[in-house]
Amino acid sequence: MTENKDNLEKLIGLSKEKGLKLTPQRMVIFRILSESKQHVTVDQVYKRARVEYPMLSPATVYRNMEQMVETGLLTHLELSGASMRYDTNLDEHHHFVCSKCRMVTDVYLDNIKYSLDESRSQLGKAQINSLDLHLQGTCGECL
Amino acid sequence: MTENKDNLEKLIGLSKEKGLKLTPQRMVIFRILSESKQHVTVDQVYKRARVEYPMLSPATVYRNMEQMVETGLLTHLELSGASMRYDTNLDEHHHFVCSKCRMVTDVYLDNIKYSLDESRSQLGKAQINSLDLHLQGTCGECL
DNA sequence: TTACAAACGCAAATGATTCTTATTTAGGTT
DNA sequence: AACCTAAATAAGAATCATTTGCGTTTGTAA
Ligand SMILES: [Mn+2]
Ligand SMILES: [Mn+2]
Ligand SMILES: [Zn+2]
Ligand SMILES: [Zn+2]
Repeated sequence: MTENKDNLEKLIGLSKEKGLKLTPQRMVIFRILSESKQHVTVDQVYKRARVEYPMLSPATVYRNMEQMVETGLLTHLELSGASMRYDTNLDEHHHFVCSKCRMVTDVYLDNIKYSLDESRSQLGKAQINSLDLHLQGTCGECL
Repeated sequence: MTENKDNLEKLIGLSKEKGLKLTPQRMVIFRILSESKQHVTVDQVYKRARVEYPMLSPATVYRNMEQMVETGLLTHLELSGASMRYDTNLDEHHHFVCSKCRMVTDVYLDNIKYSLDESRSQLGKAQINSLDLHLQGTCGECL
């Protein structure tokens, strides 16, 4: 997949811009992220990473992924109850979670802007920083 | 407040219907809920309850509140990261959370139905059981 | 090189919630 | 009034994801 390689290049480039050091641990995490499907957990990344880098610490993965969120390389979705998921899809979108298999599906919602308008008018002077629609149910597979 | 008393009566009545035993612990929890503002945490209820019932166990509060959700006396909102909030407002609505003071504000969104339609068409045969809009930002007070 | 902040590994701490187990009790039934 | 049993409880251990403290290592840039 040349696509993955591009992804990896992008991560490396961006992190360089942000002044992050290119440590081997970070490289492994970057590579795994660029090869992974979206919505991975820290634990998933950690388990794959330790195969090629056995002395890697989970804390390092936690620290790095959260840092990537801060620097805008990733998004994190805090799903109710379950562990944090990290999203490489930076486009504005929302999520459906299957309560059986826990699979996360992207949803693109144009009409959500009307709900944002409604919210604004009801919340008065409050400042809205984020808006996330959480859909939950049973996916096609699990039905 | 006769309103609180009505609330309490309602809780007692409903729980009787559902076959829940009227233990003193449950009564204290009911009363506190009927006197509290919306969106309380288990810990808030526990701390207030132990004043009049010092031997109360936190697990009992957890058990009771979650059971009340199951029997439809309460709703719980799983806010990202923070601890679970319990809502006595059973009307369909959504929530704004201030990231400074953690205050939770109700929002009523008519237009959200259009997002539900969009979601349905994108998710195909999946069955959607719940839809929650999480708004986050800074409240008027904190600004 | 030297220097210093950034990054790490490890292990302990945290915090919310759940589970376990022995004991008590509410509320219906003789 | 004594009795029965499923439901409920207290207390504390366990869980699980995540965070933090700290002593050590390592990039990077002068
Ligand atoms: Mn996504
Ligand atoms: Mn509410
Ligand atoms: Zn599923
Ligand atoms: Zn606030």
